[in-house]
This record gives sequence, C-alpha cells and structure tokens, in this order.
Amino acid sequence: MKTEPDVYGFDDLLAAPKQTDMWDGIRNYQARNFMRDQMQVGDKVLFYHSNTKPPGVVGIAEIVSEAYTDPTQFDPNEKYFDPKSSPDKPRWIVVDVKAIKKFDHYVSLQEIKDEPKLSSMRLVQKGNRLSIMPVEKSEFEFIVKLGNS
DNA sequence: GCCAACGTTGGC
DNA sequence: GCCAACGTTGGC
Repeated sequence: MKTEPDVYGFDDLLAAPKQTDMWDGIRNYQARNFMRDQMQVGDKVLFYHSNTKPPGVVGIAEIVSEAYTDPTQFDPNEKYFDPKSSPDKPRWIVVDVKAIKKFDHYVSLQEIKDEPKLSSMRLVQKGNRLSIMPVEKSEFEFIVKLGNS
C-alpha cells in the first residue's frame, strides 16, 4: 500500500490509537477491487512511501478489518468527496490497517529495482500508478529480509 | 461506443 | 518542474 508520508506516513499509523487507522481516499477502481476482493483480515502489507526521497518500503502493516464503506465520499467538505456516490449505493470502501513493524532498514525503490528476484513486482513495472497492488509471497518475504538486515 | 481533452500519479 | 503513463469525462 502506497502513501505519501507528507500526507500520512508510517509514523502517523504508529502514533494512531492501537496503531490502527482507516485506509481512506482510495478513488481508483482497480485499487478498490484489490482491496475488496483480495485482502483478508490478517493479511500482511508492505507499507510504501511515495513522492519522497527516496521512495521505498518503510515497514509492515496488517489488514485488521473487512472492507466497509468509506465515509469520506459523502462529506462535501472532504478532499475525497465523491458527488456521484450515494449512501444507498456507495462506490468506495476502506479497510482498517494496523502498523506492525517499522523496518530497521528502509528498503528504497532503487534497492528493489536492483534486485533481479524482485523484477516482476508490479511496483517496478512500467506505468504502474496504483496505490494498492498485490505482492507475491516470495517478494514479500524477500523485502522483509532486506528490511530486517 | 469512440476518442480528444483533461486530470492525476509519481519517479526523476 | 518535467513528463510518461495511465484513468476519467463528456460531446458526438
């Protein structure tokens, strides 16, 4: 899961009550579908910082809720307000995410790109802009290993 | 349904 | 700040 640390970073999640927060603001259908269809409670997540120098994986989080309606889509004062969504037919969902561990070693995007074993990750493929995407178990474990080294 | 124009993401 | 690579919008 990608986030801009200036907006909401791993430290913000660590500082949240129970190190848990709502992952709101997803406004891309593909990303939403991954969240809705692929995520399960207990799944581990690579927490990625984008639009920062350097971008990279900062730690691990965990999915702690089923998908539910994103409340920010109905609030006109919200940045994520969607006038085309309605409470009886909501478009957007959230999951709750809990911070598990900040890596000892920040795994930069460059390190990921430099590692042949990680070359098939969606993250490093051309044109990818999704803020939520699936990760293979082997890729996940490899990055965790880098992060703990 | 097509597609041009426009908006967004995000690395560099 | 630039720009590639999308995704979305809306006229037709």
